[in-house]
Amino acid sequence: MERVTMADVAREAGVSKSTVSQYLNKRYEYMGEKTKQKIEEAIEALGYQPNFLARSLKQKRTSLIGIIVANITHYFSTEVSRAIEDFFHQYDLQAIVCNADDDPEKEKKYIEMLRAKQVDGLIIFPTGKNNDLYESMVKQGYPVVFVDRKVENLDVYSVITDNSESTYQAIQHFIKKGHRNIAFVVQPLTVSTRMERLHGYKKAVKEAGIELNPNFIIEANIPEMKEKLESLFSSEEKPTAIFAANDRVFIALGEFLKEKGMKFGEDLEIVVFDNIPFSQLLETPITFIIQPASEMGRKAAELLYKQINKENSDPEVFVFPSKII
Amino acid sequence: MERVTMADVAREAGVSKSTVSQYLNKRYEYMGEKTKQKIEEAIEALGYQPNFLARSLKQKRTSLIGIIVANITHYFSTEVSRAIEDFFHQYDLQAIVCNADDDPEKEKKYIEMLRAKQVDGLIIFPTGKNNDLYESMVKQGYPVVFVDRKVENLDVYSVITDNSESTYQAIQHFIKKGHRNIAFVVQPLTVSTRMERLHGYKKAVKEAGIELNPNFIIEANIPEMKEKLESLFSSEEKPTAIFAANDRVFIALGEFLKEKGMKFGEDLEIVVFDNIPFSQLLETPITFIIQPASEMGRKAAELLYKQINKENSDPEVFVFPSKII
DNA sequence: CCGGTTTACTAAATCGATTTATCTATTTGG
DNA sequence: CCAAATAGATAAATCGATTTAGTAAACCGG
Repeated sequence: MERVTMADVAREAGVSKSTVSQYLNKRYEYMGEKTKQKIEEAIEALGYQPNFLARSLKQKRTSLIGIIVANITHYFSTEVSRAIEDFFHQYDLQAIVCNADDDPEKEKKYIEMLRAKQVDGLIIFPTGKNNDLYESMVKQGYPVVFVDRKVENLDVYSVITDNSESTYQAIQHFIKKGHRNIAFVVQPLTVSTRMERLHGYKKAVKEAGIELNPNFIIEANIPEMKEKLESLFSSEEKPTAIFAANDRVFIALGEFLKEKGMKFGEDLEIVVFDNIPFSQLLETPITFIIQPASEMGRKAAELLYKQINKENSDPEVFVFPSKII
Repeated sequence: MERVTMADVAREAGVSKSTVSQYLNKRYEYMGEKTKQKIEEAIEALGYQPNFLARSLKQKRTSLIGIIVANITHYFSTEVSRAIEDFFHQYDLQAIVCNADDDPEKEKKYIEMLRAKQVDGLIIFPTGKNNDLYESMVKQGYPVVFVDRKVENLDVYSVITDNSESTYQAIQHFIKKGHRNIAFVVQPLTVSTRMERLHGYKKAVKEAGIELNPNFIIEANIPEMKEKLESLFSSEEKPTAIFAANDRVFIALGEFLKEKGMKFGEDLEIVVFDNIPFSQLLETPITFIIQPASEMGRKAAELLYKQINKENSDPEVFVFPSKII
């Protein structure tokens, strides 16, 4: 467990620490050829590995950025995270991914922890319940980008999709195909994305002159979802099409239908907001509203990178369109 | 961007830095009630946030552990990573996930980078091509655990599955059902897992007295896989069952069959080594060999945690059984 | 009331780098 | 030939905490 430090290298090479540091930072401006050589040899001989902690402490940069996802079991989050990592890799910045589990307390804890670890910036899928904290970060000029969900009343960089619009189009498409009984299944309406999707649904239904049947809007947590679906399907008017507000809802729905012996596409048409992996393997046609996760991740990373490098511009909100397939 | 340091708090509270430090570390042994109060107030007033870097530099612990996965697009890796994160969360340790992309060079770079950042330990899905590096870490007593793949000739903590045995059983099962033409599709045989799975396949085939047809063993990278499958299916003897050596192979296979208009289960029976998400949604029965990813992750985390806390015991290899469903 | 404990707190060294100001030796130019 | 410029290297301060050794005051028994 022999720690080799810069001082050891300096001693071995017969020069000062400062010179070794210059060498490591490739400031060769005024450096003798022989000195370089000696240092190189000393490093080799001792197997020296620099300590980034010490360097970061002095430089006030850690080359780490933090990603706080609202829910890591959501496939969209992992796609975005991967794109972010890819982007930062070229600049030798590493990403730390933390999972807030849709819990504002956890989110707060992670934000504080990552800032204490001096990460250079944060990309957050906000739970939306820590506005004070978000605000204080922004005020302090700390680099932050928000993804997926809007933050109310705060002027920040955000990268989101046109939830309302694409839901509207998908529902409109269903209506054109003749569906009148379209159900909307969603987790609790606590975040902007879900509310916007519902808004798009309502708009399409109203415009088509269909009366909005409140029983067709199912709002429940994943564990209670099957139960609610049960009562929907045992009621008078049964839906002929269903909108699943995200991939987790879709899985619950899939399990439910399987138990009932129903099939997608045949007994019921389905739209899912979200891509799912392996979707190309499913045999029945399902409509997916796909968010451009990679592009969104890259954009978020880019925005953060600019802030870290103090290339200041005014915060903007980037809205990406989704594709319906 | 006002950085508040411990010195500021000390000044504000009218005590010394040392006392503030004691307070933060909850060493109240000899501390006056009024002093505590004053410090508490000062922290509140200034909005002080401790700097972990400085602390880590002194303590030589960062409360970070690194996970280097061979391939992050492999679903198994993410499941294991999540289990590891969960385990460490209770001890306030964070995990950094890095993707080596099956590239030994990248793997080396990441190992060096993470060690320079002074992470407290490493969990590695080894590419198997950096044995010297692995060895030097182990010799230095640095905490490491290897997952998924064996490391040759090195006495280390490892957590793996019984690749050969479970493949053997799955193939045997197929043979019992009457299949004689069973193909084995795999990515290049560069790592232990793939070789062991092939070994299990060969063993089952031989024991059943079936002549081993080398054309039935397809070894190719994902992009070339379809081409190879093409030639397999245009040859004389067509397989009636296929073993896909992991999830990525399965996707390639699925796409190929879809293009050809064939269906799993009906035209061809399939076993996949690996779980895939949403597998419960697939309508046709496919056999999966499922590795207990969560248990494996937890075990690996536990082994690393023990090493970090110097609870030394001799390195062991833990082999987990897979389930066939 | 004196020496020894205990209590409460602090000064200063330390971790391992970076960085600035400084110093010496050598060139250069007028 | 001497002052100024330049090349090459270094001493020392610094980053923001932890930790050790130490000090001062209060306490305490005989």
